[in-house]
Amino acid sequence: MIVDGGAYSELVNPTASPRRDARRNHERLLAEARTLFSERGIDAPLDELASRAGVGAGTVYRHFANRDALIRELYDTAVAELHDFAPEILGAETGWRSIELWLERLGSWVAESPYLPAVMRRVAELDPGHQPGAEFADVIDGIVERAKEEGALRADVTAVDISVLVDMLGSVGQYGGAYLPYWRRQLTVVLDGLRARPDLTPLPGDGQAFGEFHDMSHAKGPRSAPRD
Amino acid sequence: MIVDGGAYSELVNPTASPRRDARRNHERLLAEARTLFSERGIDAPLDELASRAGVGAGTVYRHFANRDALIRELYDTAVAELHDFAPEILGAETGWRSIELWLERLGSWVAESPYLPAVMRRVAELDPGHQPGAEFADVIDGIVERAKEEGALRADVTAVDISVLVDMLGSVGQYGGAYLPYWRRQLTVVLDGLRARPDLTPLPGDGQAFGEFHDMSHAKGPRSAPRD
DNA sequence: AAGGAAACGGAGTTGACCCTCCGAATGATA
DNA sequence: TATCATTCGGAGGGTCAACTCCGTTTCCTT
Repeated sequence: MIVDGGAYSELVNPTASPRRDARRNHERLLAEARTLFSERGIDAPLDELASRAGVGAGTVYRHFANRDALIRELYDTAVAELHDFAPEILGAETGWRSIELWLERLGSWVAESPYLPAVMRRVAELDPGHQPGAEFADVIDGIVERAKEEGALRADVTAVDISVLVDMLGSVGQYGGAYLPYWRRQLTVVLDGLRARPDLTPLPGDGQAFGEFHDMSHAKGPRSAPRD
Repeated sequence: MIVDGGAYSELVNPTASPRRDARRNHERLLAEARTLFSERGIDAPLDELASRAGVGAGTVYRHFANRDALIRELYDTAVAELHDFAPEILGAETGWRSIELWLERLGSWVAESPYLPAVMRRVAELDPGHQPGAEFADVIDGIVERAKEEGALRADVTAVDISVLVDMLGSVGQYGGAYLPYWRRQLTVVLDGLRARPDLTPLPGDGQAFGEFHDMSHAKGPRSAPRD
């Protein structure tokens, strides 16, 4: 999915479509940024990004004004990718199946994109007002409600709990890919723990509102690396 | 718990006990390093560590030859802390209770020490042979076995699954503390998913051996930051 | 309390990386 | 194919943080 690349077109060519080599390099840079940032963190040297993409350093900065602009574009394309999951998840036959799909699809998406959590945090630092993911709050809320009405999902979980579980499951991606083939075991444990049953331990506390979850998933953390 | 500080004593004073101000500064530096690294990642400027600890830059390097030495010492004290959990966990009345305590105690320990995962990865990069945590493999194996024999723990989970779940639960610590009061909700879900029941979904795949888990939890990842 | 060893502080040196600049190359247009 | 705007490459200037060095201070010993 392509997201306009507003920053790009404004930086390079305010009017028409860019030259073919420019478009090719732009895509290459984004792709290499994802693997580089996954391997070495979002503060990896951009000179290395240039050499991995097979371009000069100047080309990196023609396409992205600076590191933050690059990170912002990675964020925007990620949010766009998120939309691609909607049809399958919302089209599931039952609410419970939607929950399963939500955890599986988003969990593996995060796990396979280890740069994402750091990117989200950095963007939130850069402009805290920017919260394009807020629209998903209603979606997950609806799914949770439906699954509870079916009597399949335990009544005491909230949409925020589900979202936190996605992040937790996705956190295996931080471990360099070695465990990627196995994390669905933990997913299964979680799903079994989410089913409505007569003898479940009540969840402690009251859960949280979705806005607080956004603040959490985008909070400053140790992966934000050295910066003010 | 104090762990000798071998690196320290060799660097500063090979024979006798160090001066009082030196000991005080050493402790201060370690303490400030934990909070600094939690807030800004393990590559935060050491000059800032110096000013936070109220010492000069030179003092940092007298106590720790370089950043890697500091990270190694943080690792060693963490492993030592881990031993403190053993009595309570092993002394539990049932194997199942040990499982509960293991997940709760280690989970909150990781969650409250957000610098830890990055430190583990960095140390594994520095010297891959150093695996002091290996001794814990037998401990968790024994607990899992006991809880299964009681019929309380589902039969298809392994000690590795439990360890991965600890890391997952602890990953909320990456989110800057905002969610720390709530993560026990997810712990409860996980525990409910771990109980032996007649109708559980079988866990997919075969699980892993413990050595592979060490490699995973210490694998290079995006938090390792820019370095070779 | 005096002497000496140990530790401290912080200015200065070095190296790495961000980003700019401009002559060279490439793709679009006619 | 010729022209020209657009994009590229990579050397180099500037900044920031790691680490060193040595005159000064603090602590320990007697």
